[in-house]
Parts: sequence; C-alpha cells; structure tokens
Amino acid sequence: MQNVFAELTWRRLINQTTDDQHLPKWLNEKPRTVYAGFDPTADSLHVGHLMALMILRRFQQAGHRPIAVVGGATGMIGDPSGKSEERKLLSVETLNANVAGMEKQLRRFLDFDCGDRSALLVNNYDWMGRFGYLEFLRDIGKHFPVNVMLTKDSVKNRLDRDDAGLSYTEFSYMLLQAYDFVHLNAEFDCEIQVGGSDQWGNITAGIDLARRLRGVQLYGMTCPLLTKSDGSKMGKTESGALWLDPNKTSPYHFYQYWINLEDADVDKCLRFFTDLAEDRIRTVVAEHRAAPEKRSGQRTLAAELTRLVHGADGLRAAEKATEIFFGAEISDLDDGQLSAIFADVPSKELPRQRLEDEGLWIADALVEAGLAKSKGEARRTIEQGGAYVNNRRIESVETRLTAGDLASRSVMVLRSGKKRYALLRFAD
RNA sequence: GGGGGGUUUCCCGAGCGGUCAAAGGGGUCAGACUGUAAAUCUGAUGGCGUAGCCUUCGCAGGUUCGAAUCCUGCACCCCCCA
Repeated sequence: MQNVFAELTWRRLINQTTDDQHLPKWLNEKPRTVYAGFDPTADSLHVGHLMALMILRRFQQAGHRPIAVVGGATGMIGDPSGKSEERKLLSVETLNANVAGMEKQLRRFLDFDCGDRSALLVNNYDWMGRFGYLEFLRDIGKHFPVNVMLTKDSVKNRLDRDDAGLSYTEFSYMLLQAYDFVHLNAEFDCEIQVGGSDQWGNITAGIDLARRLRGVQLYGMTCPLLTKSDGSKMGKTESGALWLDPNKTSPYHFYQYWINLEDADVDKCLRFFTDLAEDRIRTVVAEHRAAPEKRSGQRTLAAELTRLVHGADGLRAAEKATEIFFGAEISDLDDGQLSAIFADVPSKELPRQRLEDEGLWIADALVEAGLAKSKGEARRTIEQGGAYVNNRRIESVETRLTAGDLASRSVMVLRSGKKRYALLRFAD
C-alpha cells in the first residue's frame, strides 16, 4: 500500500475532497475501490479525459482497485455540468461504437490483469438500461429534493442564463450518476469516486443517495480543471480536440502538441501526466528553467506521454517524423515509413513514366503536388530558395526530377517553405 | 420622380488617353533572424518554359493609331432634394 493521497497531493491533482480529515488515513488502511466515469461522446478519449484517467492509474499503482465506467446510459442523457447549452442526443448505435472505441484505449492506462486490484471496466447501460421509468421515480427519484438539486452549480448556472435553458432530461442527469455510485458500491464495494471539479455536484449527489438507500458513507474527490496558463483549454488545437486515437490525432501531432506547450505549463503537466517521480520532475523543471530554449521540459513531457498513449513504437514514429519535419534530409526510409510519417500530408499520384526521359520539371512537380497554384508561383518559390525535394533545397529553376530523386521506391517528398509538405507517388 | 457620387487585381484603396499588369496598405507566399513562439527585416505577389506573348480595372457597345481612363446604353450600390 503506497500513500496515494500524498502522491496525488504533490502532483496537485486534488482540488477538493468530501473529507480532507479522514480520507488520507482511510485510503492507507486497506485497498479501496475507486471509480471515475467517462461519457462516450466520441469514439475516442481525448486529453480532457486524461486527468481522471491518470488519477485512476495512480490509485491502482498505489494498490487500490480502479473501475472505469463508460456512460452508455448517462451518455444518452448528457451531463449539463460545465456545459453552457443543451446537448443533442446521440443515437444508440453511435453510443455503442463510442463505448467500444474508448474501452480499447482505457487498457493502456489501467492494468486489467493483476489479481485483486485488476481494473474493471463497466458500462452503466448494463444496470441503467433495465430500469423502468416508474420504478426509477419511486426508488431513486423519491430521494432527491428538488430544492437541493436546484442549488447545484451545474443546474444553477444553466438556469441563470438567458440564452440557454435546461431540459428535464438533462436536469435528471445527476440522479443517474448518483445511482451509478450506489450501484457500484453495492456490486463492487466501490467507496470513492473521482472526477473533474465540475463533477462535484454529481459526486456528492451519489454520496447522499448512498447514505439514504444503504446507510453507508462514501467519499469523493475532484481534480482541478485542465487549463493552460493563458486560461484557454488544454488539449485544443485549431483542428479540434487532441485525441488519443492515433487515427484521429497522429502520434506525431500528439507529440508536437506537448513539444509546443508554454513553458509555464510544463511543470504542471509533468506532475499531472507522467509517472516520473517527484525529484526527477524537479530536476527536469530546474534544467528547463536554466535553459528554456532547449525545451527539455517539453521534450521529456512529450516523450513520456506519447509513449504512454501510443507505445514505444508510436513515440519512435513521432520522433522520426519530428526530425524529418524539421528539415533532416530524407533517406533510408521505405514507402511504408514515409506514408506513415506523412500521413496527414496531401499526396498525389502520377504515372511513373513522368520521371523518364527528360524527367519532371520541378515547377510542374510543385504545381502537381498542390504546393503552388501556378507555375509562375512555383518558379518564384524556387528562385527565392523555398523549394525542397526530400528536404534538399532546389538550387535551380531548371531542375528536372528523375527516378534518382525518389526518396523510396515510389515516393518523392516535396516541400515549400519551412513546413508545407506534399508527397508525389509514382505508380507503375 | 429630380440631382449628385460610386463599381479597379484576394481585400481596402490610388489612378482619370499612351511611360499601367496598374501606386500604397492589408493579406498571402518565400528568405533572414529565432526557442518548432511573437515581433522585426528583405523579397515576391494575373497567366504562360517568360528579353516576349496572352488575359484583367461592373456588363455591352462606341470614339481613338492607342482606353482602367472619353462617349452611349444596361445592372448594382451610396448620398441629397421631393
């Protein structure tokens, strides 16, 4: 049994608990069962889920048993917490697909095969789906005074707004989550729930319900919201959320997000998201402060987190891609590796025959690849020294490309400027 | 209904018979610098294998050796008077 409370404290993962006095001791007494919920709003987890996930992970590492609950039922309703508008309902098929996608990813963070403290993965649809409406109102609804519900932040905030209402459906959300906690307590002896700070109301609702229905005392703990030093949301890119699914966000982009993190957020993220020990983090941060231009903090963070989410192979791919995207000459790579590295880069297929005889004029190649709108533009780029083939600068507008300029069997990597890439594939 | 002003290249905006592919600014694209940031500086910015040619200045005609620039008609926008 390790002291998980102390661990979470130095990692600054505790925002609020239902019992600061007794919780640390209570957690050290014996292995406890802890749960966190994940709403299946998409077919992949994203960085926003990472906080709760890492907390479960640390509980397990300390010797406790984590339960990840995917909200097949609650996801059908939509949690109003932290949301400014009524959400649209997802179809049952979408929900099922989403639940399946998230399950796969959860396995990376939690150990599902280690004896007593093996993680559990459950779907609340399995117990909520069977409930009849009348039954639910009699057995559960009866215990929720509306005046108490109305004081919850998630409800109050929505009612205070002039531009968004709150449907009866979403209003009922907290009853479902409260019942989840009670069910998990009865079924798995789960006694503590963790979640983001916006989950406080839902968690305490569950604790109240458990006391009334079962006469037991449960606990709750929230972590801080994940925001950047400038106040914006962490894990948001111009193209949307930062997903954990490599098909939605490539390991390279995932890695790059952390490499580009503000200096001010590095310490915090190392504590939140890596398994590194406290003194190691202190060392990394100290080194980083001494020479911020080296980005050693970001590098450590990016490497640790990418390895955790995408595995050692994913990290290697991301590092290789980084090296190449920042100008390393391209050589010794085959078609498959290049396709993987440049997965998000536009590509165009041309007949191999274009490389024969005279070869392919470099300006035509840039236009074909979409890096220039006209040959004139291509010509200018070349004249200004901004055109590259396989990351080698093209010196002359007269350059013609032949089979010898292929980076691999059939791929040629074109680049305009610092980082606009495109591939040309030459089919037989 | 009457009078006046406008419509320019991706955007704003100059041009008011040839030296206009059209000033200037913004944007964009390159280059330098840099910590994969911002700022700054430099260059480029209709098309075409380009000492040249072709297409652009609301639309259609016309005057002229020559029109973004002058004339006529049409369309749309703005302002003033009624």
